[in-house]
Amino acid sequence: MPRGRLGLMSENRFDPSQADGRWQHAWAEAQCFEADSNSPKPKSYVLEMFPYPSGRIHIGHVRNYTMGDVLARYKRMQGFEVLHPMGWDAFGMPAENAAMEKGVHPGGWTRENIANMKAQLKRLGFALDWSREIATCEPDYYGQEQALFLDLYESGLVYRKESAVNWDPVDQTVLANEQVIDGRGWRSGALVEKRKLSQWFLKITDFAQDLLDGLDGLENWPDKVRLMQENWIGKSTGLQFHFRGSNFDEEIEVYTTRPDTIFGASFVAVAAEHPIAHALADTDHMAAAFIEQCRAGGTTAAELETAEKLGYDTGLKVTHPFTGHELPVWIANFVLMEYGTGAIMAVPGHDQRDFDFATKYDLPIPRVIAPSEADAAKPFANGEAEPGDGVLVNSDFLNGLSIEDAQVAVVNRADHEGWGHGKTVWRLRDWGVSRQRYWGTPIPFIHCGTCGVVPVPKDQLPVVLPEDVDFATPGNPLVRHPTWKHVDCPKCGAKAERETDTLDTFVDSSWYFLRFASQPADKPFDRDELAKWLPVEQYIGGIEHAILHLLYARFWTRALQHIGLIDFAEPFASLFTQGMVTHETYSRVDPANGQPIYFSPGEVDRSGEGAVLQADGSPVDIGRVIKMSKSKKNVVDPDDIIDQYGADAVRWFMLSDSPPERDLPWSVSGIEGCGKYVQRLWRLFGQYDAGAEGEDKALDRKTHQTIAAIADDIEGLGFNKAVARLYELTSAIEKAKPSASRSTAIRTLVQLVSPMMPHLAEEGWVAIAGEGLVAEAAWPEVDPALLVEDEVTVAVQVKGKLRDTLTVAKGLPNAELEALALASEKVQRILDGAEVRKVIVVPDRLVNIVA
RNA sequence: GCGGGCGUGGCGGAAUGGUAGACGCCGGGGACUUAAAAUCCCCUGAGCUUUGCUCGUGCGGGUUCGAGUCCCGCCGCCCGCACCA
Repeated sequence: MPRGRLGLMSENRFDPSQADGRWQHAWAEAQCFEADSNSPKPKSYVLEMFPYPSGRIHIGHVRNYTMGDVLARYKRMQGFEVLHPMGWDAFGMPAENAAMEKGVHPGGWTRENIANMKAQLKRLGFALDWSREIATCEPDYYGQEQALFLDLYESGLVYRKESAVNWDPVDQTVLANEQVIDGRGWRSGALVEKRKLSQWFLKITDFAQDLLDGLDGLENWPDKVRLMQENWIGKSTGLQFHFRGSNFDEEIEVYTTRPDTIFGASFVAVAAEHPIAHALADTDHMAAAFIEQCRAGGTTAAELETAEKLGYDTGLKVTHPFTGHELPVWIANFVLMEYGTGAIMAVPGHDQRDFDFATKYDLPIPRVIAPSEADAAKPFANGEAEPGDGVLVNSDFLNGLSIEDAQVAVVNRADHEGWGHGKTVWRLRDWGVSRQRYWGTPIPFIHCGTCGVVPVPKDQLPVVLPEDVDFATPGNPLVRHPTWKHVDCPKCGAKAERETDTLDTFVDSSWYFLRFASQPADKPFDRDELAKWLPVEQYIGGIEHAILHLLYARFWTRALQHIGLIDFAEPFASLFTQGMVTHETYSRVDPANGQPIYFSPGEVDRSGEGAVLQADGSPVDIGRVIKMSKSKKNVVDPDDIIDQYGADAVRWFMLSDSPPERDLPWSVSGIEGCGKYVQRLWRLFGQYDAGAEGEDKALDRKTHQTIAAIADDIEGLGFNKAVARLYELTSAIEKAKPSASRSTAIRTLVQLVSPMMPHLAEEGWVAIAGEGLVAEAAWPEVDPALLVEDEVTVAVQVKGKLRDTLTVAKGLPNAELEALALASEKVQRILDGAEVRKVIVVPDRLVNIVA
């Protein structure tokens, strides 16, 4: 094999410890990845969800960012001006926890983490525009966020109301729901109290319909995410009406989505938290005990679904608006105070929960829907309600109507007679953004004794978080800071106090993608600059953000459009949610407490049948293959594997084998295989011979087919398929004899792998004497003429079973194909003289002979 | 309970209704080497009476000339959830 120009490739092996850093430096020097918004090229905005700076990059980040990087580099090669930025979701509780545990400052801790993680990302060679880096904890970011918050306040989308929080009386702090474990503070173990505080809210419910409608247009979002958002928004339409008390002087307001079944109502049920239940509890200690029992029950959906339906008969009666019959009022554990009115009309015949309840307490179960009017007396089968379709029966003026028509009729009648009205109910509630925390964006308001709540004038922004705080004493450091909160009222000049709540960090991540595209010093963004880049062409991140982050970002974008600051409603044109990186776990049960003790893969020998702890040679239990997490010790550290195999092998592994939306099981043999492939390519690049002559048509075809296929694969984010094709092309080139075609193929291969293995590709680019950096080279051109084969292999089937294959010229007429197939020796033997009844010919694909 | 997704070799996975198992990993055999590593070549779904044949994509049916792919009914696993009236 003739040796090509070796250039830097003087070693026998590709040495990532030398090459990676050298090329990373070269890219930075050339500023290749800095996005120019004034470029005449078409724009492409590729974004991965920015990380929380916890201290170390996680392997899941590596997978996420590698996918985005391949797309960003590919787009650049295709002639786009690419915006591919990175930043830090830098506010949040872990920094405060670290401050309390280790006595460090949240700011110092966060900034140190950012520095470490940035270095880790750089080691992976990501094509990121670091000139646009953002950290949400810096005043130049959150100050602009404060300005936007004030704009939304002025437009009426921000308001205050009383709302309950989880209060930890020992730590003197408000807890997030996930910090409350079995009713106790996660750190202090103290019983958590509910406290009412005046808090800030954003009117996301104003946009409920719009957010729901917008989902239809998001065709390039996963259906799963759209469905999750739809369910979260939770629109339902129905009838709200009241029952008049017949033995008490009050009305009970109920909401139903099935007004058609109103004649089937046999009782009314109210939530344990309903005012009527509370009022009753004052005089009826049995009722009080029942309410207490409901409160103690489980809270998860699965628990509630399987929990027994329980109720308490209040003795109160109401009058049915149509029949005039008396219906009993029960307190029921399955009715929620937070939804609708906290009271329902129960229709046991056509709702399973009502059915279970009625059966238990021996309440009537009338039928008002039946397959036909003749089935009006049909009994219910073995304990099952019939929520499905049918016609109305036993329902007076509704008899014979469809469910839809009956609903309209009942709503109209209620409206007309004034005892009810049609109503749309949403599950979505307004977004509470107040956090009683230090490490977040200060909410830019001032509380004045005479003027009330006054916005901080924009020229006094940013309201900077003080850095001189202590965490030695419990409680919010902002509240007890000696000077920070004391200010003069901007309106009247009297002594006043700053708001000490900070914003939910989901606010920070609701507009960072805008700030990446445009970051002027004097305003949040420039609208014309945004128009050049937004919406994000491809957004990539974890499925765990399917609802909150993605819904809040959609809302925030709409809200900014609503107040006239931007010109688009949807922030992310395409969304992709990638799978997790997984590994099996190794553990033993600790005899002392019955809890598992986990061991890291490095401590375990897995070469034999089971798994053995190297330290003592005794077996450990092999657990399921699950997401890598520190607590289960089934982790690999990106830095370690980059040290061992180099950035390109790690990137290659992240793209190989598993489809990107599925989980990727980590394996040592897998990463070793990737490392070998890197070296194999290196050797192949070294074989480049600029002077080789002659044409290899078959190889030319393979090369061009691969260029086209990989472009399709990358655009569809099918990285695992692209990887398989690159292996195929590599093998084909290795097997080919020297020729000009082969040299071209090697050159093409360098370009094709460059989005995935950029460091190796730069070395290869030098080896083939490519001009400039391959990072700035163009994607190879495809010759359409070479995409088609001139010979095809045709399957020959007899009665659908493969019996032979034929290699024929492409486009051979059906009749000739049929004749060739029938002439096949193997076919004749199988047919064994049987009469051919039918022949199906699919041109260039197959012939099926039916005998 | 409800909603969504997924079941293909020892493993990860390919496959517009048209040659099931591409590609990678593991494993086996061979070449090179004093030896090893590295590398290269070959084999590698199961079974059988092995010039070939039969079976085979979770299970049972169906549609079709032809089904991993479409339809119906099950089973199993995973994810999400809010008893939403």
